[in-house]
Amino acid sequence: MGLASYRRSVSETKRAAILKAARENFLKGGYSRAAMAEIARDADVSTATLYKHFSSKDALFTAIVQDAYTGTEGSLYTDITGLSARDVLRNIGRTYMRQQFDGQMNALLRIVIAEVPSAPQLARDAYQNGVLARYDQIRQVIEELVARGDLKPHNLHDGARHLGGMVKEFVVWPALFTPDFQKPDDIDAKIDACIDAYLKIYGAESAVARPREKEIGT
Amino acid sequence: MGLASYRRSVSETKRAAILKAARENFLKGGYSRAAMAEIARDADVSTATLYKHFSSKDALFTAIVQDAYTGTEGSLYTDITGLSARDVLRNIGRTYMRQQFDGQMNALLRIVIAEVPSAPQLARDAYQNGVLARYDQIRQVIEELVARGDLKPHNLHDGARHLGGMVKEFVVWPALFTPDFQKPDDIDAKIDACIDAYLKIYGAESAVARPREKEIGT
Amino acid sequence: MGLASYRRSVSETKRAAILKAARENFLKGGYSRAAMAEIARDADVSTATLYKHFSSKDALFTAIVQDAYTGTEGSLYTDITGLSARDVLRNIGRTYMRQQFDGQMNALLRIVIAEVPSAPQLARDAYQNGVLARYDQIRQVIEELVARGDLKPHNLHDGARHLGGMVKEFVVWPALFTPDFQKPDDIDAKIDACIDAYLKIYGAESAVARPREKEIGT
Amino acid sequence: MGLASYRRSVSETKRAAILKAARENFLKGGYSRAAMAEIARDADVSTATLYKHFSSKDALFTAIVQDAYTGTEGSLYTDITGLSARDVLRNIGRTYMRQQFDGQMNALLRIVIAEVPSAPQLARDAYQNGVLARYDQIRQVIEELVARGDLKPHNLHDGARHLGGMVKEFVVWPALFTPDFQKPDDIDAKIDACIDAYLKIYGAESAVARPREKEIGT
DNA sequence: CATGAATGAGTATTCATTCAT
DNA sequence: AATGAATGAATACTCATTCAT
Repeated sequence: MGLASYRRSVSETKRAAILKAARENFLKGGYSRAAMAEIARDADVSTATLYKHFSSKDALFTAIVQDAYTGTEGSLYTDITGLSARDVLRNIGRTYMRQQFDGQMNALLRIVIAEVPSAPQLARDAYQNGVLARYDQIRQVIEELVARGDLKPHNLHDGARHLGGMVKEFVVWPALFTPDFQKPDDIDAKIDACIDAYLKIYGAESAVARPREKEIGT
Repeated sequence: MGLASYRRSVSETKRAAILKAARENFLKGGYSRAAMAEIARDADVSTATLYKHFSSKDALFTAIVQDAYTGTEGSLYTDITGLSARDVLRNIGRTYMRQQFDGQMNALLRIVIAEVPSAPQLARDAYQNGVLARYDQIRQVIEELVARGDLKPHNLHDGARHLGGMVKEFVVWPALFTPDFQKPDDIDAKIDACIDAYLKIYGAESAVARPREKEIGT
Repeated sequence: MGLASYRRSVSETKRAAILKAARENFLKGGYSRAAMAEIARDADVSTATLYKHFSSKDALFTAIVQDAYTGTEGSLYTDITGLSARDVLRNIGRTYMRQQFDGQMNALLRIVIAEVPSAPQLARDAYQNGVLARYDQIRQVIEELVARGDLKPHNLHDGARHLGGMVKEFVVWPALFTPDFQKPDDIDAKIDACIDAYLKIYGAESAVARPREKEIGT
Repeated sequence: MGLASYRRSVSETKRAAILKAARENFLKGGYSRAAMAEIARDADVSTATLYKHFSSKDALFTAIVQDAYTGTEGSLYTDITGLSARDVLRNIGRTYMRQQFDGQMNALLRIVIAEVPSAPQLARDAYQNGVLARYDQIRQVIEELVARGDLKPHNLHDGARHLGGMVKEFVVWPALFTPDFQKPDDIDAKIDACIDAYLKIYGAESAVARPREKEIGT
């Protein structure tokens, strides 16, 4: 049993090393340019060991993508107690941005998108578990804000997407087209403007009253 | 003269055939999986002829992408005379969708995004000429709507992106993750909801008054 | 007739242009790297015209090589009247060097040598007409010098090669291994030393007496 | 350990097979005409294995050339004790010829020369290590002969080249132009004549006295 | 269980030569 | 006679995957 568990831990260490090396290689040049031999070398294992852990390049890539959205990145869900609707949404925005930028999620996204024709199921999973799941987390928070009377009742699913769409336009969309895209300096202001816009649409009268016009204005 | 023009016409026929075959092949499996030999075969030319027309795989791909956004004949610009703000925006939305779906622009976008690490300039061009240029067309229309008093004065550039972001969330984003993504049945309603949201944010009081609450609400 | 001769002159102009362009291209990177299409372009003719004049790449190369040694480079033969043996040999040396360096003969030699396995006949011809023929010219001069009593009677053929071998060691041999080899500054002195050595071997007593020891010495 | 040494031995066997096959292929038609695929086939390995051992065609060719002049085990240096100057030089001549003819050095030389424009460094190395290094070995022997009083003091470097130049004229030069050049029957006599000539130039009086005139003469 | 050498099919690109106009 | 577009075979090099040790 001691031996077995030792072996298991060694094996898991190697698995982790492989995943790390693979991730780096895939991010560097996309799926096609990543070479199994180089991944093995970077992970300090033989190619045979690599194939023991992941039966094919495809399987390895899938594992990386799934790791990315089941990773410990945490949920977007936020406790709303004691916070204004605006501050709650700001918190969500901050967390979203962290998730997007810290783990090179944008770069990973590019590769998933690239592989849609050859790995449609993977993309579907990523969309479900990466995109829609996060919208659901936002929806939960919005639901509570509606219940508290901060937001008007509305189609919560679409509402979350309206907010998300606006934010993505500044955070995700340009990142998809730019290698090593960095957070712009004015990104917080841009996100605040999106939140203000969102509150204009869906905020209860009392909640909307507060922000000063100029924050959105010309 | 007869010879020269004959040759030119033959040459242009072949060029078109190559572009068509190349487009199909690139769309089928992305940049890496497209094989120059197969493109040549599909276009009924020899590989040498293919290379006479396009000096490299990269050049061929670039040509296709540039064709895609210069080929999008219609601008998003719309004459606002006699139309309500809502109708103007609806027109823009329809045109946008047509551009996005008719020419497999989404599929092409995937490949451009995929190639960001290895062809950043191409992506930059595509973003400038494909994304930002269209925003500018929208901005012009918005400007006129503001001048006419339909919309409140606001940061037009960001305003256009707020609208665009919301729409893309339903039209473009899921398409990136789905092979052969088709227009959903309720897409017009979704876009209308985005427009309503936009008018809530930026519409002048008189303009916002009109829409019925239920169009946005649950 | 006027027309015919006009045509002939046009044709010969083109032929010359082709030969020139071909020569440059072959010299640049050797036989394999020279491309018929580029030669045609450089000569301002179509590939078809190029093939009208020379039926194949091989034929073109052969023509160039033959041009090189039937070229107007002149013979090594020198009138000995009124000149000492040493001065006669010096003249020959000067001419030899001019031939070798002015026309990029060394570079051409490299290509001929390179193509020995695939064009042995060409190399044989070049050796006969380029190397041995020149030895024969030298032999004639030496014969006259022997007749005049300046040189001892000896195997004239081998004698000429002894002299030639020594000179080549400084002039040709390093040039074969060096791209764009230039005449070294001390080349005249080196050649004089070879001539002195030659006269030591084959000079009649009276002729050898003259040079001062130090010219050969340590 | 057993595994490692087994692998090493297998690997070295393959490496040797590759070198042999490559050598043959390069010698057959020069650098350009040798095809990596055919070399691999001749060596009974896959192209991939070929590339494991030699990272490029260039690297493979370089390895062959370097093998050629480091493989020439015997130096030209000869112990002079108890031998006349003439016999010492004869020994050197014999060794030189063996080196030149046994290993197809002449054929290899052709290819190196051919590749001067595209691989100048290789040619430079070959000249340094193949040509000049041997001259230096000869120079050492000559130095001892001078010290012993067999030869007059002279510029040893040039002296060695005078001798070498004369010999090459008969041994190397025609070989460059002739595929499968074989030692001519009278080659020993030719070399002896060169040595005699050399001793006429640089031999001390006592040493020169001995040879019979007819050996050089007509 | 781990290794890394070996595989062979696959890829972009080039080039001498031909032929319809 | 002259053109230049078209050909198709050839070539160096890569890579996911397997297997003998």
